[in-house]
Amino acid sequence: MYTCIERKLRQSNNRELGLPYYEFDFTMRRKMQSPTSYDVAIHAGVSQSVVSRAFQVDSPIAPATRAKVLASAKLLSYFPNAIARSLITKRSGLAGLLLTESTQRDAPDVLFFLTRALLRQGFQPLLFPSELESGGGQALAQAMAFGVDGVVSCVSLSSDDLAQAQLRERPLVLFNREARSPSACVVACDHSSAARLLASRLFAAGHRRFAVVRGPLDAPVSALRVNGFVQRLQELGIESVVEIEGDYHYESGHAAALALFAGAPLTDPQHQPEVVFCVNDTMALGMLDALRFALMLQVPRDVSVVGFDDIPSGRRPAYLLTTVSQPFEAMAEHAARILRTRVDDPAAPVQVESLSGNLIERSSAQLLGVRY
Amino acid sequence: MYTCIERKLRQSNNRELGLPYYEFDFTMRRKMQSPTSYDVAIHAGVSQSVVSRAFQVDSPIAPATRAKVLASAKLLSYFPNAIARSLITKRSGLAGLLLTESTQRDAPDVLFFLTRALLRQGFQPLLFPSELESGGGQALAQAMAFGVDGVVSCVSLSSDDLAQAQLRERPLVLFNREARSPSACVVACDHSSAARLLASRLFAAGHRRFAVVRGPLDAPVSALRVNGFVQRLQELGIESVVEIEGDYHYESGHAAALALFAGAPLTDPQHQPEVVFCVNDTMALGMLDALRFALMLQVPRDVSVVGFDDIPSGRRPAYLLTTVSQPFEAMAEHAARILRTRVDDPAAPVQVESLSGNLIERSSAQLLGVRY
DNA sequence: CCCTTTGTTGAATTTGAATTCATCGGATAA
DNA sequence: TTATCCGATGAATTCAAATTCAACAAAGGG
Repeated sequence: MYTCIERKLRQSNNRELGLPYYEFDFTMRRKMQSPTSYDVAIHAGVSQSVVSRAFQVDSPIAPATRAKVLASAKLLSYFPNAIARSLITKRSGLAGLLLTESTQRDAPDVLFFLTRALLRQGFQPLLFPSELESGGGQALAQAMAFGVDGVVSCVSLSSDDLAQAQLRERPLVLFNREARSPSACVVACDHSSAARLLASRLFAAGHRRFAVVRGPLDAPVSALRVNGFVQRLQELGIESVVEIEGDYHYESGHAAALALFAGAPLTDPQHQPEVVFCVNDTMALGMLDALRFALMLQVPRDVSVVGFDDIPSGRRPAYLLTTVSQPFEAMAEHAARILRTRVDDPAAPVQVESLSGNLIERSSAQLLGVRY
Repeated sequence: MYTCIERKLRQSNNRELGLPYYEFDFTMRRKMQSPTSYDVAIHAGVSQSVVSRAFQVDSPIAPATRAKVLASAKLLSYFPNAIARSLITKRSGLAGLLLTESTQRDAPDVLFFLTRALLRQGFQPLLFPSELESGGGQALAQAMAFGVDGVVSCVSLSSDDLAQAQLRERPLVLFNREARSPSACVVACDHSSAARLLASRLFAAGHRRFAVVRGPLDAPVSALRVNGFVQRLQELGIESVVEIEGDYHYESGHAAALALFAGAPLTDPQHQPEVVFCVNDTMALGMLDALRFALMLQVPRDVSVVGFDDIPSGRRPAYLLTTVSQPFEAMAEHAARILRTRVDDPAAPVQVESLSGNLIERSSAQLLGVRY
């Protein structure tokens, strides 16, 4: 009996330089490192297998034995080692969360809701921020090496990267990014439709001269919003829309305002835009401040400004920005649920969810059809 | 020769239901699961030990052998399994990051800078958000079970919790929280001194009637700021300071303004505060908006408002809030560096760093000594 | 020419928990 | 009373990589 444990004893002896194990008290041992299931087994007078079983539901173990083991475990402040467990179960309980720095800075809510949703689905979120949008492949490989059960990516991934994940049978959900592969699950806001709605409403309100402050040219989300907006306007008969490239930051919204209006402020109003659509709120706030405090224009009397994202600052009396809110909380819940489903059943069907954005009407834009 | 590998071969045979291993091609194997060091060993014609050595610096291996192994590894898209590695090395490369929801929501920069700093120190950040400030102990135990190398906590921890961490030899750094144990490393902003400085400057500018909008009574950070502010004023001869309790949110700042000024607006100015110190910026913004848009007061002509934190919205022309900025970036770098030091050398001395906040003078407060 | 030294390599062992399989004991049925 | 069956238990094995230690080769010195 206890052959296995005796082996352990000998090992411990070696480790402790010749101290007979039975004289070795647990307080001392605990000081050096975490107790193992073997320690608990010895203390409870059972085998290691039983300790393992005591910590799982639906395992063949007598209730009395389980109670005894759990008591010993508590006494020794034992906690099953998740690393050792996941080595054999192939489940780590970890979910990789791929992020760009800009997601983190500009939309902290995304991270907040995603971590909460993942946690609720029983995943511990492991962060892989990459400085650039292009660092996704590297981050994904890293995540795989850490043995994550699945990945939620807020970073664009190449189809090669997606193939890698599939090869390793690691479910992956793209969050607000384009699928470059038919086998990828996606949860996204329908940027294009929301931008189209915005265009329709602004047109209906009587506006005819439009400008757009877009994001970097390689940013897919910016492209979706701009294209939806511009295409809808074209359908409505507006052939030219001024486009200015920004970088998503406050300063570039400010600069865009100067570029649009500083040339001849109010002298040639027929050639100035009546509406500026900034593809994110941060730039819209820069735009508003520049219009009001640098160019001394009245918003929305002289010019209307609309944004996208519904960041908290835009809600405040100082701005009251008309914008589109992305349903991040619902999107996060969807993403986490899809991940859980596919982790539990890798054969589950690929899901692509598109949630529509909500138009938030505040007072930075004339939307009522009445001008002047 | 290759006894060990032959054993593996037999295992694989069993796994693959009788297929002779040498007929088994790697493409197929990869499809099923990640390749292991044994697979690479066979492909490169070496033993598993050599594969292991090829992936480490300073290990006895001939350069030619390493090149050969690395080539095979690349071909099979092999990546060492971090879980198996950490089981034996007792190093996971993971750092636990304990957060409250309020930290995440109100100061997303903290998370941003901390993750970046940890990453730079070679830690992958594993998130443990707890809903409440009191959930720290549970989160810490979880982190231990996941085998983190160390922990940075933005959550208050009891001395029992700290003792647990120490027992397990897991270094822990408290971020902006009080040390409940002399053995705990701490990196914090010196809230008290910054608040004292603020009080001094406001007094010097001629202000004599002060109000404070504090956080919840059990919030240690709020207490530090309020006490520093009030104590300094008492030293200067101001015996009574109106205190209102808030909950750190925008709305409670708004409500506090109404409570302070709505009673008899401008009718009895001698009993209205000249300065309101909100212990965080979010409430200060609520205060400002209420004063300007609900109570129609001029800031800073009628009343000065100061905050604490220097959140981005406060910097914008619409607010220009005078406040104290916490050096989160530097604090995060310090915390990560301390963690790295102590993980590498558990005997390293306990470090307690207190970084001073910076007074940011903008135009929401009269600080120049000239009134009216 | 032999012995030592240095640098590589591989077999076996280690890590901690889960799992497989054989076994044991008690209970029920024949 | 004996055969059978069932739940509970323990020994051994497993996971994937790191590490220990012994063996070996080539090179250098005596």
